[in-house]
Amino acid sequence: MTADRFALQADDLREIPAFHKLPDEQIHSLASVMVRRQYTPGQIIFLEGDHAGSLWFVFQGRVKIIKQSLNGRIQGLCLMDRGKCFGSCPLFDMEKNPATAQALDQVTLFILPEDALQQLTERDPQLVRALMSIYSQRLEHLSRVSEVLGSWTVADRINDCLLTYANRSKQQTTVELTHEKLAALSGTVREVVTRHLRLLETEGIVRNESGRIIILKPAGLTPPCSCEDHS
Amino acid sequence: MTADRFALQADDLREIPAFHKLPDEQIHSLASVMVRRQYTPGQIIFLEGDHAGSLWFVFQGRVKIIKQSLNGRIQGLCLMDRGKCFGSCPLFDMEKNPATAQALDQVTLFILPEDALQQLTERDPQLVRALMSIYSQRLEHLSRVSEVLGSWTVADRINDCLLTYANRSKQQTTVELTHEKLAALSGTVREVVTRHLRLLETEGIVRNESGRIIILKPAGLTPPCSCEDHS
DNA sequence: TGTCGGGCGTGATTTAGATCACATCCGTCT
DNA sequence: AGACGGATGTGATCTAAATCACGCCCGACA
Repeated sequence: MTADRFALQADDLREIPAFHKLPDEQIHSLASVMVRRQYTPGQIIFLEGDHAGSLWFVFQGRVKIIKQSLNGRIQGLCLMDRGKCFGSCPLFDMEKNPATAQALDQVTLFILPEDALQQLTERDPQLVRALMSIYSQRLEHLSRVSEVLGSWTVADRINDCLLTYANRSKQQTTVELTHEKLAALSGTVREVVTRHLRLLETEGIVRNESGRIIILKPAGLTPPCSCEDHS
Repeated sequence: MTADRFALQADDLREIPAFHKLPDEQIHSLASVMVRRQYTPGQIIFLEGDHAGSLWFVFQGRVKIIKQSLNGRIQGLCLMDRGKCFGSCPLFDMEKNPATAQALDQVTLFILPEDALQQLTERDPQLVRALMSIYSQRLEHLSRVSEVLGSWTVADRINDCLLTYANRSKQQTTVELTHEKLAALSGTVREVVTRHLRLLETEGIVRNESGRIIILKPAGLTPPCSCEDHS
């Protein structure tokens, strides 16, 4: 927990989208206060309800954001991969993390600790702007989630997850998730995912392998209203 | 649309929670650029997809925020009453309103137009802070919505709505909504609301009247996990 | 070689909630 | 008074999806 801290390179920070356009000066002051940390698969990064202090950026691997809900069911909210930022609550009033973060793979994170965050934002309005854009994302995402949960069918949600978590490489588009995990991400149960994937397979849209899904015709997964409004 | 514009009083602005603690100077500069406008019940304030420019504050009456979702169903997201702020998208990147706003009663709004907002936020960091708190609210609300939609039962959601939209006055706690509107707000249909209210009535928790519900025992409505974390 | 556990496939059953189809009430307008 | 429309009450379905209950495959590991 303390032995694996290493200073990080300014170059690495540039890989984070929120910092793309930041002047060198700010990047360096960030690099000097941020911390690099490693997590092993399955390791908990922070728990729902924990004191929310720092900002976390994914450098390598994937982090699962999950929510243990009341009745005990676990709802995976999303996966954060390279360049994504999570835990950005402290910018405002929130004191407690609203969800749990867990490493899915071998993960490397950059951490902007609470105290450093405080100091920087007080002195540097430009940095605040950069961080605000993260909020914008978050808001958009949540707004999407509530829309999706509210009116999409399970099948639509699974399709949406497949597209969202697809690895588009060379000529294979694959999703490296088990049915179980996919179920958690799309807010349903394994059986339903299995059945739906089976259906998609007979339609020639995907191919099932153990632990991964290969997407053959992404067009077949387009959600009900493809009102994509990315910026 | 233009005839009903009036300059507004600085005192009135103080009624908006986000501006409570703002120094007189800022209040006055706000008052000089903001606009007061009236809406009649049912009137559309802005439509989903419209260009999102300004910030809107409710001074009197209630505004319904609704979302027309894909399959044509209408999902009421929330009601904004006195002091609430909505449409706060322009602070960030969002170009289009994510939902429709409609007057429920006779409504008086204070409007901070887009251009004025731009100018003010560039010159006045303190004002930005005040506006940020609005965002914090929004985020918390959405985060709540997605949790609620995801794992609560319809009965819980109705209960929650009853508590959220209750008018606590003298010794009567009432909810001034028809079953129909309550259904929209809690994401279900009228019949289910009716039936559930009927059940609550037999348990002595509420009393039904036409167009309003009287809450007798608020304790009976407590949602599954009353993890209230207001600040 | 067995067996053990994780991921998968698939039927049968159950259930919450939406939908449909009515039957009241009750206030207002003519 | 009569009629009409908005709000409500209530049963009878219908259906998506969760739950339950298996049985299969396959790789790891003793």
